[in-house]
Amino acid sequence: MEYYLNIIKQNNLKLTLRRIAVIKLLLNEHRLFTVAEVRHRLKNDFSRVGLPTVYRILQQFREIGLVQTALSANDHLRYFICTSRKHDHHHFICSQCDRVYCLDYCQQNQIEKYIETELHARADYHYLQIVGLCEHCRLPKAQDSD
Amino acid sequence: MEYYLNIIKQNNLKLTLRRIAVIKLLLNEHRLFTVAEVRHRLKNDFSRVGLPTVYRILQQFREIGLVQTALSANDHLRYFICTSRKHDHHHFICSQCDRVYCLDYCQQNQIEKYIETELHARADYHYLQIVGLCEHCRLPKAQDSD
DNA sequence: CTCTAAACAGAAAAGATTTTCATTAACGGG
DNA sequence: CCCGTTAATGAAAATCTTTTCTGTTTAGAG
Repeated sequence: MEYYLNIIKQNNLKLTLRRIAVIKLLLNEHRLFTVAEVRHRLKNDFSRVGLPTVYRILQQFREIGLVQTALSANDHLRYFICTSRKHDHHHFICSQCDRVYCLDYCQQNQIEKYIETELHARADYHYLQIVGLCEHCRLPKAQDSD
Repeated sequence: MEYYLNIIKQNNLKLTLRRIAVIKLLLNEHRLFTVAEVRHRLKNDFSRVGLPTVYRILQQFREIGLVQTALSANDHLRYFICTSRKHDHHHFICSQCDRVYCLDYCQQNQIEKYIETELHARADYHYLQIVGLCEHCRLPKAQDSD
């Protein structure tokens, strides 16, 4: 938590109550959130939360690398927080519960070679998103009956 | 060209003049287009082209796999046509000219193993987008002076 | 070629996202 | 702790995207 608040300060953004609440929410559940969901949750804590504010906070957080975005199946943008402190890494997203898991898997070197050989081009970076069923959703749990 | 028109028919969509014009445009330049760009180009051929029509055509084409989408740096959705006839494949995008190149590179098997081992989860599919400088943009050409 | 059914296209309206601007909150220096 | 500076916020407006609805076009049968 402290770590994330420091990132905010280091980027010359103020530690406002709404920003802190957004971080708390995303940290509490490592899953994809729509803008509307985030706002809905914030309404529990604040009498007034403008939708533009939520859009702005999420976009700013994305610009400073604090949160990331992923497209859902219908091309709608959703936000999540990264717990990995590596600058560049990829994610696994569960298609059932929307939870996000950070990965160490990265093939940048291989990709650079492939692009150089096949296209005579230069690969600067790549974006990889893996979708499937996470451990929780994969195993039907007999004790859970909801 | 015939190939793409057949896909449209096979998906019970009619071959309208506007749809054909969109296919022609995207085939002519294998690069990313915004909705507004596509509409602007269509205005050359048609006196009236509603923006909703352009949105609809591009989304329908995406649903039947005829075109694909990619996010630009500022998270805006853009469309391009795939020349590869493989069902699942990935793309290289030039950050300078927005050209798109289809790739054969795919690590699905490796990824499945990695996700199984590390997360005890199941990887169903993945999305990979590689960004860099293509052959044209990488080599400064002395003869081109614009 | 004409007719018919089904789907398309444009206009207008609705919904979502972003910008503008006046007020309010954060934070460093007294 | 209080004040001044600077940035953040919400409301309203602007812009972008999607839906609804109705007249038009396509495609296939005759």
